[in-house]
Amino acid sequence: MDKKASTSHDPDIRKGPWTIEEDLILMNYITNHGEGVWNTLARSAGLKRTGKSCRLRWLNYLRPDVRRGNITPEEQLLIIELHSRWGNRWSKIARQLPGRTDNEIKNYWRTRIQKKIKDDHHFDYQQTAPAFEGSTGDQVMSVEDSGIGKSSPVCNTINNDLGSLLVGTPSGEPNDGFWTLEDFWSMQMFSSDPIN
DNA sequence: AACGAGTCCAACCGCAGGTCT
DNA sequence: CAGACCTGCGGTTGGACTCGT
Repeated sequence: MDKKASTSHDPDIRKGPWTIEEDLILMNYITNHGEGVWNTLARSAGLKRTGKSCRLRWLNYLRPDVRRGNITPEEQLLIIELHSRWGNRWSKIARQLPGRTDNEIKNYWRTRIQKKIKDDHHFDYQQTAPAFEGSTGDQVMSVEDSGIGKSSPVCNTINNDLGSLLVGTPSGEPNDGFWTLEDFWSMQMFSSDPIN
């Protein structure tokens, strides 16, 4: 149903990583005009990007309230809990975690938690909750159905492992030496129109 | 020091559903 | 009502980075 929407083969449309210049143009445009129809916004801002790409960049990276990295133990538990309840409804889960994006949670789940579960699977998982692996297949299982999130062996395993998962990822760690979006947004505080 | 394997994340793609004309 | 267009979602992937040998 994208029909001919934003997925264009137009050679004028840029793809791939965003440059700082593009980020600044997009941020500045939205700061001054607000969000709107993304395709129009992309054109009006003079960006050679699809509206879709602009939206994604804004929501996942540029938005001032977006929090990046350092998933806290509380957030981690919440993700596990909500995933056990809702399955791969990443955007729904993300809404329960202020400042987190669905993309970040999805990545986090796939790279950390899912791997951890898989590892555990080799030992005691199979006997305790064989159905849990269906989570990747959108098998939405309620907490009550699965027993996860209360005192199930699976949840205990996960909870016990949280300590080891979290070792080396202390929360609240500063972004050492990197230019961050907070810097940009604090700059915006002092200058209402830094570009134009 | 070099290189291959593994990990992580930003960004893309295709699809579904909603809204507008 | 039908078709065009837009947004949002979930899955996937390319490539940068890290780590082990």
